[in-house]
Amino acid sequence: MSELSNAFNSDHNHDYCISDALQNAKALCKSKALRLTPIRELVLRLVWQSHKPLGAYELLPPLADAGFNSAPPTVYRALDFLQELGLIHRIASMNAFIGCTHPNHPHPSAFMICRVCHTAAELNTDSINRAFKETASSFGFSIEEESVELVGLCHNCQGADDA
Amino acid sequence: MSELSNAFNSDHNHDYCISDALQNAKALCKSKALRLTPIRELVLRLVWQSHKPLGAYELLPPLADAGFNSAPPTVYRALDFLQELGLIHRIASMNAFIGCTHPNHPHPSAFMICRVCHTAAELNTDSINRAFKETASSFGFSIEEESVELVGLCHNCQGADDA
DNA sequence: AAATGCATTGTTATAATATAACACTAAATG
DNA sequence: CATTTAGTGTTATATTATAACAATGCATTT
Repeated sequence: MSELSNAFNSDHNHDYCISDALQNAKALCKSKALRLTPIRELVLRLVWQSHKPLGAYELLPPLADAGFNSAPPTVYRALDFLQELGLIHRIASMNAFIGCTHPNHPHPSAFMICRVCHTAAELNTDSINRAFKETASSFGFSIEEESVELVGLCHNCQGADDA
Repeated sequence: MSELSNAFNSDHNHDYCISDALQNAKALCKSKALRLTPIRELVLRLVWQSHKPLGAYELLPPLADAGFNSAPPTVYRALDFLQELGLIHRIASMNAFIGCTHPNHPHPSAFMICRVCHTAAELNTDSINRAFKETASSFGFSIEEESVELVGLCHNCQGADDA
C-alpha cells in the first residue's frame, strides 16, 4: 500500500478497493476450495463500502434489502468466515469489522483509528512485530495472535474544532 | 517489574501485588483529591484477586456478598473511575478488566494473554511505542490511545495437551 | 446546626453485541 | 440418485454495557 492510496486519503478511487477485495476473496476461496456464497460476498462488499469499521448489526438492513434473511446469526457466520480467511479484521475496541487491505499473506491486525472521522488504516507491522516477538520471548511467551489498535487523529481531522 | 515477579510466575507472593495496588490507589486518589470509596476499593481488590482479566458481571456476586448494591451500573462506574486513573486496564478482546502493574506513570495498554490459563502480563512498551509513533507520523496520524493485545501461550502452558 | 451544592450510589429499564440450538435446504460426492 | 456435508433460516436467549432518574451522603458556607 503506497502512502498516496492509504485509507486517510479521500482522493483514492474507492471502487478499486472494493474490486480488489472481491478479486482477492474469489481467488482465495478458489484456492482453498471454499465457497464465497452470495451472502458472504455481499457482507464483504458491505464491510468494504468505506474504510470505517462497521458493526455487525449495521449489516442487517442492507442484507434484508437484498432479499436475504437478516438475523444476527447470518451476518456473524459470514463475518466469521471472512475473518478466518483473513479478508476482514475485527476491531475489538469498537466491536466492529473492517476489510483487510493486504489479505494475501497472514499478518497481525494493526490499525490506526481516527477518533473523529472513524476511518481506520491498517499498519504495516514488520518492525513492530520483531519488537513484540523479542519482548515476548524474554518472558517465554509465544505469540499466536496480535492486535494493535491506535486511536487518535488522522491528518484530515487534526486542527478540526472537535479535535 | 523484574522477570522473576511477572504475572506468569506463579511463585510470586500475590499479596504484595494487591497491597501495592491498594497503596498506589490510595496515594493517587489523595493526590488528586478523589475518593477511593468502599465500592471502588472493593472493585479494585476484586480485579486484583488474580492476574486474569475479569468480566464486569463476575464482580457482581462478590459485591452483593459484601453487602453492596449489585447492579451493572455500580460496577461499571467503579471500573470507569479506576480506568480513568490508570489503575486498571480494559482488555477489549476479552471484554474484561485487569489491574495495572505500573500505574505510576501514564502508559499504553499492552498485554500478553495466555490462551490456556488466561493469565495476562503487561508489556513494557518503550521501544514498541517509538516504532508506533514513527509509523503513525509517516501517515500524519497522531496517537492518543494505544492498545496491544498479544494472545498466545505463556511458558507454563506451552507443551500442555490443550496447547 | 441548617442550607446549599455536588459527587456518589441505588434502581429500573433497556440498548447493543453475540451465540446456542435445531430445522431446513442446497451443493458436492460417491 | 442417494448420501453426506456445508450453508442458511429461525427462534430464543446469553452477554456486555448504558440511559435515566431518584435517593443519599459528604463537604462547604452561612
